[in-house]
Amino acid sequence: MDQIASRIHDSFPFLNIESIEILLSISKLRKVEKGDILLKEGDFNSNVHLVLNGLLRSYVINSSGDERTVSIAKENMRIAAINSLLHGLPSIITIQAIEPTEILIINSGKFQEAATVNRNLALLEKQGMRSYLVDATERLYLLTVLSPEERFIRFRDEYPDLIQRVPQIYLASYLGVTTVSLSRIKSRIAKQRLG
Amino acid sequence: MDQIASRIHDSFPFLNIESIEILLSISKLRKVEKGDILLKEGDFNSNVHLVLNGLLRSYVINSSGDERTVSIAKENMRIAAINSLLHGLPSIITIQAIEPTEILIINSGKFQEAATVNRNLALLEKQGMRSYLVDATERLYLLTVLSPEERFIRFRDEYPDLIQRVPQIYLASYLGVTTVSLSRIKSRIAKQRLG
DNA sequence: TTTACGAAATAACAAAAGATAATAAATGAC
DNA sequence: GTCATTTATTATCTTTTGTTATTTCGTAAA
Repeated sequence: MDQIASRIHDSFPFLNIESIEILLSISKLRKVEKGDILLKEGDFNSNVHLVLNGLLRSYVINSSGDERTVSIAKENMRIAAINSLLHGLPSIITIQAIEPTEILIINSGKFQEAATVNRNLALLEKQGMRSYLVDATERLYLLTVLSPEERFIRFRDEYPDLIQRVPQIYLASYLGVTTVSLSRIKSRIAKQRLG
Repeated sequence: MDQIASRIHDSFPFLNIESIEILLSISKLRKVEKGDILLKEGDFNSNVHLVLNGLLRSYVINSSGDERTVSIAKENMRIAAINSLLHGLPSIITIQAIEPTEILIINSGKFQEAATVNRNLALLEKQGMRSYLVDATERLYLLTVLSPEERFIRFRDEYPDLIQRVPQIYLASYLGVTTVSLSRIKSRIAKQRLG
């Protein structure tokens, strides 16, 4: 657990040792295999899932029964069922591991309690909320204003490693297209490079 | 301004009179005409715009030069340039009035200052953040999982009045389609009703 | 090395959405 | 109210995307 503590310290330098210890005391470490489901649509779950290593995705099922990837989280990124966490409602997302993954599962109820008496954790709570909001707004903007091809390029440039690690079927649904369409996008870009 | 105070009290019952007075003291009332721009892409603006009456929208311009409506705000809803407000970056959105609109413009810097010494306002800050986050996540989900037609139906059912008030060109870009396509969606639905 | 399996690329066709233009309807100015 | 301008609908055509099936590729096990 010491390794995890120093890792959290790297990510959030403003946290002192005491608050990191509190954070770890209300968290659980969990290892899951590729394909495992951490949280299912309909579950009441207010945990924040911080990826230590590996890869997670969240998805929803549309009216045709197809999975649509909503978010992808690699090392140091987090996934939570926001509506369940903030409103106590059943989750609309399912969280699944794309790779064997180690996750720090933070109990949000206990965390919020701890944050009321610890300024450091209160700051973390606020910052976590902010970064979540900025991410959501950013992704909303990308989906609104960019074409699928532009979204692919952006994703590739921001997460070059994930292009290899995320199976195309998940990446396609994350970008809002079919796998066939994503293949076409890739070959179009490859051709442009030559020409 | 008294009318506004009582209105804010209705929206946020947990606010006491003192905090409402503080809130109003750091805010400005502004009236704009249809078509007016409140905030332009590139501006540094950390205000929260609370619509008292009327209708606002925010939009971004894509690589083809077309406007894409990102959000629509009617009475008691708010719009802010999140990345400018939270990160001090130039705004990526433009805010424009769809109708003659009265807006309470809340200075976010002053508000955050006030929130550090007033528990009521701190609560409002937290709640505002939460509702913003829930809205963004919800909209992300809608864009990911619903087809344009399903999004239209959802919008119509949630905001029946706005179907009339929002010009189709804005609604179409909000739903992620062209005006022609939105027209087709409407006529398709109308036919289904008959058959 | 071969075989078997899953993932990705490709091809052919169908369906949906975009582009453009023409018409109809609604809005605003006078 | 009339006229002018904007906005929405409809029709036609083009382009893009989805669907389905087939082929190719890559990985891993036998």
